[in-house]
Amino acid sequence: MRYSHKREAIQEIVYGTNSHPTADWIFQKAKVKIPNISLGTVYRNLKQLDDAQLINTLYDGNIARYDWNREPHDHLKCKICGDLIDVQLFDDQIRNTIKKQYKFEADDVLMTIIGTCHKHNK
Amino acid sequence: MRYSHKREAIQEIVYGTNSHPTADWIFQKAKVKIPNISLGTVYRNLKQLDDAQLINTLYDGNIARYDWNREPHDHLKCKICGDLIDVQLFDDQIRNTIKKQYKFEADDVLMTIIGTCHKHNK
DNA sequence: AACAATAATAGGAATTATTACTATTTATAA
DNA sequence: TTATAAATAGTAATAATTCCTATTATTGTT
Repeated sequence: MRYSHKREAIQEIVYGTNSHPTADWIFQKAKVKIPNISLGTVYRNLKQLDDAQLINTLYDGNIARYDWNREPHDHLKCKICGDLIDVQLFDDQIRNTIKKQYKFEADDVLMTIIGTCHKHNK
Repeated sequence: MRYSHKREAIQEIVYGTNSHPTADWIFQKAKVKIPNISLGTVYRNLKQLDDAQLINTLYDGNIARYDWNREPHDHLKCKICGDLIDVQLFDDQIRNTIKKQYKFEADDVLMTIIGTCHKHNK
């Protein structure tokens, strides 16, 4: 993978937020620094960064979001505001036990708790 | 919700498979019985059935799939063939413990293990 | 520094999944 | 049986994403 100024900028944007941004959000941020960047470039580079294990892709409903955090972790998803919050529900040992529980060569355990976050407390 | 012949047929199709079908798969099956059914009708009725808690909607990557099984359960997702297999990773007590673990009013725990299913054993 | 090879890019077209719109049809309550 | 409103077909619109192609940029080699 050859160096590219734009890919570097895209990576910095993903690494600079905990909000699990979408491709379009990243595109809007990138345009501030690099006005002539195109959305296709954002998608292509996000895919390359994912392939190179530099970022993670996660699917929230039917939209892709991107995460710099490649440590095994889980998410709380607020159904009111849509926020996605990082949490560590299980330690590695429990994760590995889960992986061995089925006749299935497991790579990854994805867990999301759906609910309502503290911002919407009555 | 008024009775509709087409909604009944759509529900029967979802209830007749464990394959977590997509809207288009359901549409193809429905056309065999009801040749003039439209894809919009399939989507509208799937949404109504979900609202009425008669089926469940789950997101697999960025595509919606539908499931008759409304019991809390988890999925194994095969990255080779895309199959989604129902499993029970946790009992209700563990699910409830997870729900109470965070300052978050939890409705549901979604868990998917990504990996390779037995069909692709060497 | 200049050159060649080829990866990366912009800009737009194409694709896929899904939702919205509207005139017509159908279920059903009175 | 008729009136009302929900449901529908068919199609247009939208949203997210991928694909295509001529041009540009990076980088290893001179």
